[in-house]
Amino acid sequence: MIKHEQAIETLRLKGHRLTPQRLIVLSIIASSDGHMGVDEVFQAAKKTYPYMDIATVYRTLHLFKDLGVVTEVAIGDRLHFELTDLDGHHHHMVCRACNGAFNLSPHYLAEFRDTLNKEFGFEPDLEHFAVTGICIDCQRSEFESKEKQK
Amino acid sequence: MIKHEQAIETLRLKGHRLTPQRLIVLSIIASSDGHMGVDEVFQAAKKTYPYMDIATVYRTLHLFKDLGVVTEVAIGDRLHFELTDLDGHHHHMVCRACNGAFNLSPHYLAEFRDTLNKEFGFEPDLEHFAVTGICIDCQRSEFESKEKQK
DNA sequence: CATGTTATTGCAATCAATTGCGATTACTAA
DNA sequence: TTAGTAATCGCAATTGATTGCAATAACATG
Repeated sequence: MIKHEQAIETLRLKGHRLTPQRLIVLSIIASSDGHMGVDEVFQAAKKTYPYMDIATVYRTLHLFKDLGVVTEVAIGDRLHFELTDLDGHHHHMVCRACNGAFNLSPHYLAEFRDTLNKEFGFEPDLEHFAVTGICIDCQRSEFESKEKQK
Repeated sequence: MIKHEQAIETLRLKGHRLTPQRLIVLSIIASSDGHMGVDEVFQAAKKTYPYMDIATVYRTLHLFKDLGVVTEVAIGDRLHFELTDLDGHHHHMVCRACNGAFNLSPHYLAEFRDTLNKEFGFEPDLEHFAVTGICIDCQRSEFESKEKQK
């Protein structure tokens, strides 16, 4: 739970107020190990703080994102958030069939970034990169269901 | 304007109806050389067909997208569409500062796709890939404005 | 050319996300 | 400890995008 304390310190240092709403959202995100949908966070927050508003959840998550405390990931067409993992920073592969998210080590993108930089002088935002596609399991079941139709 | 005719033929062959709304949206997209925002298309369409509804524009663009007639690109946080360029298929680099879009040849992504395939069996959706970042011009002006502050 | 079927449209409702604004409250500084 | 003030919140309205549904119209068929 060091992350938790660090995040609070970050908030304070940058001059942001430590409101109960923020602390609740933070502890919810921190206590989950994977990424959470916005509504998931909202529902959980309402349990300990019934007045919680969905707009506050969005604003809080965006603040945390700007501070680097949480990371935004697009799963399907919804936004999800997870506590930023400074040690094991990673990207995501999201399966469009089962919506499963798989971690992707940053080194798979390093070369791509270098190329864009050298060839075009373009600095891509790849900090929180996510690519959609079809995972190996869903490829298999897709194949099987096609076989069945014959 | 061969593209235009081809697109109409595609619609007909797949059993879709040639409604005035579809023909209007198609001709608008075809007559623009870059990508257009949805509202841009909508406003233009209303001029020749005042009853045009925004929902129809969305449905039409999505149909065209599924048929491969147009390509969807996320510019900023809005959806844009352009006529699919079969010969010069390309991806996009979008600058988050000036919202400018730069074309990116597909071969820059070929290796990345191969790696994901071999390592994880993951088949990424890279047909209409767009990466945000900062273009070379905006990097320069960002640098200059920081210098000025000193 | 007339008719029936069914895709498509227009409208209104809805959804996820964002924003304007007056009320509230966390923090600062006396 | 107590005010003062600016950040933050809750609420309601708004935005971009999608969807359900009844009315309409494109197309196939006779």
